Amino acid sequence: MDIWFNPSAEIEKALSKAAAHTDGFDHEFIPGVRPTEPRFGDYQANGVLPYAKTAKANPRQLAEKLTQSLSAQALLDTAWVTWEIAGPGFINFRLTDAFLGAWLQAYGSREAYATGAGQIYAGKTVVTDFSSPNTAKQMHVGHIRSSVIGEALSRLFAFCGAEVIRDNHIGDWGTQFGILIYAIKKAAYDADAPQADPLEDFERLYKEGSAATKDDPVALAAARAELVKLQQGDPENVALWEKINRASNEAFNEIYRRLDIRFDKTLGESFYRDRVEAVYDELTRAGIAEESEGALVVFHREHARFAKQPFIIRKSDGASNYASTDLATVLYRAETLHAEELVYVTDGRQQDHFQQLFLTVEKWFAASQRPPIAMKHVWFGTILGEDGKAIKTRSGAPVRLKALLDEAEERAFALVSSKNPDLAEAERRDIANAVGVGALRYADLSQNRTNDYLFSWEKLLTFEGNTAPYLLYAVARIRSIFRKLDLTPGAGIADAGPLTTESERALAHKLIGFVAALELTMADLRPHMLCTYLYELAGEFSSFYNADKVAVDEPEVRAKRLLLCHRTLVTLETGLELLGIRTLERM
RNA sequence: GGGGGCGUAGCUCAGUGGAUAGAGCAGCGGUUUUCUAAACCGUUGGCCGUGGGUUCGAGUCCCACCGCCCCCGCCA
Repeated sequence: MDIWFNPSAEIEKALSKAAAHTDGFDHEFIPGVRPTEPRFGDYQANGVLPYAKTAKANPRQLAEKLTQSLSAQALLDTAWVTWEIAGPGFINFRLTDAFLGAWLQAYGSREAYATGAGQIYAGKTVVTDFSSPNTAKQMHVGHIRSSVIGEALSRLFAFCGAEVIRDNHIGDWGTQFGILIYAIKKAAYDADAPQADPLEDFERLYKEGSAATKDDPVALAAARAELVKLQQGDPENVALWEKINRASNEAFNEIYRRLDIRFDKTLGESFYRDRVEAVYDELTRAGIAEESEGALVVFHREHARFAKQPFIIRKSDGASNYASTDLATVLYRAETLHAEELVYVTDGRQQDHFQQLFLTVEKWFAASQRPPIAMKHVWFGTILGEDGKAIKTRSGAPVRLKALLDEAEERAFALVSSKNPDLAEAERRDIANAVGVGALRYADLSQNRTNDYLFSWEKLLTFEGNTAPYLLYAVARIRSIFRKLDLTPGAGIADAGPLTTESERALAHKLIGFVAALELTMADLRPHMLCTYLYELAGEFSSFYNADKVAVDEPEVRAKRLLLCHRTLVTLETGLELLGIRTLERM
């Protein structure tokens, strides 16, 4: 018999089977197996309690009958798992040392984990829509959560068996171009000349243009005229627009390179500019969209709020907006990319927009007899500064992502240099990169995404508690053990003896928890659940590391502890890779 | 006015309707001739905003209220 990959699921199945052959149970019974606190074992089944209520039976007696049936039918091998009834009618399950040892031997690689996890999203095509900066502007702190969470979720989906298409839906077709082109021409700015930082120039020019058009109707008309020319395909303006986008994309790509973020598609709003007319037609003909105050809008009569709050899909001046392009984008992703699920990673302020978008698409696809498409809005809160308000620079400007990354690396470099001055500078730079960028990223991912969170360099880089450096340090220490023993990680584990110490057992139990942590993370698309697990795992490892020496003489003890070290390493490295965090040999 | 989110230890945050609510920091006290002390161990600290309700069981679900943040017709 193969060792179960997911004991929780196996126990659930066994209990269901047992119930099917036990008096007093029917098919309504749900075992309700879930991980539990170590003092109760590995898993608890809660399902008997609510079931007893509806069946008007004594829960403890029901639990007795169920566990007797489990034993009588030999549905669970007691060499692997033991159980007992506790409290009012819980059934607690504890994995045996024999099972833990066998599981650790059986599942010891990223591939093994991926095989087990690959069931969750097997074969599904998922489009992830994240980052989405606007061209002609630099990326700022407001883009970090979408970028980092989106990248992590993309990796998680792929790990769980999905075909993932990452799409950067950049804002490259907004009304900002009228003002910007106007300002560029007015300042006689040479967009062809090599510039140190063209985006810096564009931002400055945009501000100038914005100021110039604010109270001057003539200038405003001129700016609008530039926008119209651009939209009508005027060669000069189109060329300028392309230059702006090229410079922007180069800057974006540099940020993505530093963050190890990649995209399969970068289809900005401009890509859909010729695809919105069809959307207007279809929605109008289907009676979903209607004219209102000169605009084309969608009301959802059955909805308490959206019956009156319109979803504006075409502005009264005839121009498209982000609702128009988002609708066209859904269609493209469904029909051309064959997506079955769309995942949008944006800030929480856009919740209304996405609810309206989803409702509209549902009706639209139903009316046009297209297969329905699953859509999820993965939203997140605001990053707050030390004053408790949305983070800004001292002058009130948005914090640039580039500056944030630079500072993270600088601070990490200073720290590495003070902790480990003997390392060569090149290595300290490399460590600073992994630690600094990893810490920045982990600070974001480890928070429940739906909450605002307080940004603090102190907290980020104190390297204590639930931080990337703590996890990276655990990885480095494991690698160091193998290095000192002149073994490649994974070697020297064949003769592993039985678990004996409490810290060995605690670590082994925790290692199996990876499966449940992954399921929990995917259920709500909340990466912080994986972070919490990895932190707890690193904590168990640190306790084990301090309590039990690995490099001992007894071959069985040494092999067993090397096995624990290696599985911890694999789990931490797999988890951190899914979060987009690079690990280190030493730090 | 309508809607969303949040309120848990001094601070920052976890907590799937389940058992005695957890972690890190800060505070106090320890651990190193031993594989990286960026570590580990111990300890102090709670009317889970308030009041009702549902439930065998509520920090978690429902209702009301208080406080803070955000959104609500042509920005994204």
